[in-house]
Amino acid sequence: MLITVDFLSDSPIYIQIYEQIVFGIAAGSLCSGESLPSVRRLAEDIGVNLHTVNKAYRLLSDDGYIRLEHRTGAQVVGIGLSHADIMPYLTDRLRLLAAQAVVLGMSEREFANLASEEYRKIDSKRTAGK
Amino acid sequence: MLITVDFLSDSPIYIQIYEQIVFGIAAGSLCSGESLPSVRRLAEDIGVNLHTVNKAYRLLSDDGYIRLEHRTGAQVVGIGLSHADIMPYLTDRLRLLAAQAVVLGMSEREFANLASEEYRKIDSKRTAGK
DNA sequence: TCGATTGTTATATTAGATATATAACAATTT
DNA sequence: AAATTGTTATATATCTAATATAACAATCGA
Repeated sequence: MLITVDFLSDSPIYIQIYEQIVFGIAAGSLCSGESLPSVRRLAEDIGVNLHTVNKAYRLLSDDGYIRLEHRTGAQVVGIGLSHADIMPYLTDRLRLLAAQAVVLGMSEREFANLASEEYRKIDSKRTAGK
Repeated sequence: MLITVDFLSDSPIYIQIYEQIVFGIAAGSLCSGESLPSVRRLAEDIGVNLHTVNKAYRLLSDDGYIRLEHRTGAQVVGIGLSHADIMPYLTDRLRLLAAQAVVLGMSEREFANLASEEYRKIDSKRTAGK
């Protein structure tokens, strides 16, 4: 899976890497058990420091998206197999977006539909076997 | 409306202020046209620097939640009256949450219901006239 | 008109986060 | 044993977050 970084972006590089890998797993570009590049390899590929990739991997590991082991490297945990409890975080972030939607003038239905739509866009990629 | 800050939180103080005011508007604690405390007043009330509040207010203004004027101060714009285009941001953030929901093993329905639920929790407060 | 209050801008300082650079360590597979 | 992996340790530079003072600029009200 191709990973790219925008050095001019407001969001930190390790966050960009983190999010792209989450998207990769959700979209089926990264399958359960699949190995990610080593921190050194990915760092060189995208032109950043080893520690920046390491920080992203550690965060992914803390959130249950990947497992980290010596020599074996980083491996994707897979859909529905994580034991990390990120629901509180997800709910909290969704709460802010809901508030913003309210202020924006969106209806409950419109907001739920937007959520469904974004879910389906990602999920259909995996279902298609990409 | 009471605003509090957690100095030990990971999220910056100006973001905490920003989010609480967005929630306040969405929940009806802050009504259209209502005045917010001056930057100096709020800064003193919650024990932070004037510039920290100012940063929050400027961000709220950029995102269309409030209007800033000399002497008059900061005034709430109100539901559905903003001209700022924050939909791209909202969609982008919702996309990440959708991806995380997919990896978590949630169904499309479950994710949409969670979105609806969070929307309703906030919206019902305003509807109740709080 | 004058004065007070408002947001705004400017400058400086401190602390923390982000990212880099090197180096070494520790675990594990081959 | 050797190589590859994540991990830890230092050090450095840059940027953000937050504070502290001070002054400026707009505007409302007396």
